[in-house]
Amino acid sequence: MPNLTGQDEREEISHAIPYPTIRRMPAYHRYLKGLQSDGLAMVSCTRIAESLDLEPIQVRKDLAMTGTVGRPRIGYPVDALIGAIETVLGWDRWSEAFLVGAGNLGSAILGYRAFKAIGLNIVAAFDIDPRRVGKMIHDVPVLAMEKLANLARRMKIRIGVITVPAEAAEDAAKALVRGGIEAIWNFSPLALTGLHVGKDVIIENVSLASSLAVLIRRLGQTKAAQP
Amino acid sequence: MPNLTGQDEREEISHAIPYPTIRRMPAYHRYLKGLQSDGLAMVSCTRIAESLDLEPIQVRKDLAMTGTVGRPRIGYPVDALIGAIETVLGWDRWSEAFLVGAGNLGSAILGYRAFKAIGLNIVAAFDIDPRRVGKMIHDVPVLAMEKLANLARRMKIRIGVITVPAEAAEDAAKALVRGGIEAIWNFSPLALTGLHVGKDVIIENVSLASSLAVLIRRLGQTKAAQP
DNA sequence: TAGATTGTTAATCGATTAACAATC
DNA sequence: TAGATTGTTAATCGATTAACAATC
Repeated sequence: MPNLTGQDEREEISHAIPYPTIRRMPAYHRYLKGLQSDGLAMVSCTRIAESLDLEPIQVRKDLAMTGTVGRPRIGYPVDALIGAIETVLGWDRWSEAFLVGAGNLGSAILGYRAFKAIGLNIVAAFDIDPRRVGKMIHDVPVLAMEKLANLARRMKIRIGVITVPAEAAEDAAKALVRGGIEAIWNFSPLALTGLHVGKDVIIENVSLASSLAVLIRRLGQTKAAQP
Repeated sequence: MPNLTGQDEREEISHAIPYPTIRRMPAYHRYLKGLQSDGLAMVSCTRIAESLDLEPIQVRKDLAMTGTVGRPRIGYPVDALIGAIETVLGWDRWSEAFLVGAGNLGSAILGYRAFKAIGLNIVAAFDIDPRRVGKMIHDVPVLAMEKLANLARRMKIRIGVITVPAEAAEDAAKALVRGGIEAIWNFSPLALTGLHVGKDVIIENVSLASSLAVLIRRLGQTKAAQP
């Protein structure tokens, strides 16, 4: 029965790939790139699983989401797989971004060349500290915060990266939103929410504290296990 | 019936808190600290949920894992909750750590004061670049890589932080393992596995690419949804 | 051919969400 | 007291894992 309302039509193109799968995709991509440069044309999920510490069945399920078909006994075509992953993750389309906070962390992100191959192209950095303004960091100019909003609108920037201390995070986010930015990649320890920036802004909080909490927990359990 | 074998006794002290809950704990902690400094004594899960963009029932379940009991109509005691979370996460016991790679990212981590309150105390940094050796970064000395293993054993260091480029990650990990380190917090783009360092070393990979992949995916879906 | 590997359907597992009685 | 909030048991949801036929 056709949907006559036109109201809740969802994009079937997305195939609704689960987020856990999305998160594993970059690791597959990196591994496959290695095989490619070694000249390997085909690879089995067993092999991938072994190298990446995953279950073969999980790799098979994940790869199936990309639409690439493998051949029994032979495996999957490496080149096709790489291309399919890049498409699924949207790495084929460049995403230009602004970065706020040109300190150590910001510089590290700017120098992280891998991002360029991964669909993130940071074209300008911003800082409130006048001593940093005017500099170039890894070929990216550092500009004054006042210029952010107008420039973002003019350049139609969609992604903002926040690498400022917790106290400055909310202001940074608001400046980005004023510039019409649609998604924020937040490295500050303050977890941003819809309350800070409005509901329609996509927020991805990189919580180092969460990651560390898991590490210390696992360490504690090991210790407890051995009397 | 009592377990007479003594073989598969598991530590019941851990209460098997699920990892998703562990990951949310730091956010609760940070929020509660804010309330505490505002002088609030009690807080309801409804309120916490609203501020952190979670469901009240999830907050209730998470807080229950800490063993803190709330009072109907009133809420949970803020001070007790903070203490309970710190205990659950092991933040009461300091964890001394070594860091490998004193570049931009390493400096950012060293300067991230929040970690000190969070159970991670980086006591020394190491680098292969002789120009960096001998310096102090945020009060932490940068030493030569050759000194790592011996010093780690002598100081009984359990945690290693890797902030080197992908090419150097495996060597850094191996140096840490030679020093008897039990857990590795890896910021390099190369996902480390048991194959690199042996099965009994705990590895926590911070994959920025995974996080970015999710962000770009969500951004793409938004775009697709609006025709 | 024999057998390793894929693709798919079903079973399991674990976390999230719902429901509701107990309680302050 | 009335009603908001907790604590707990049950239902739902979604991802992982298992099983196995199809296939090269």
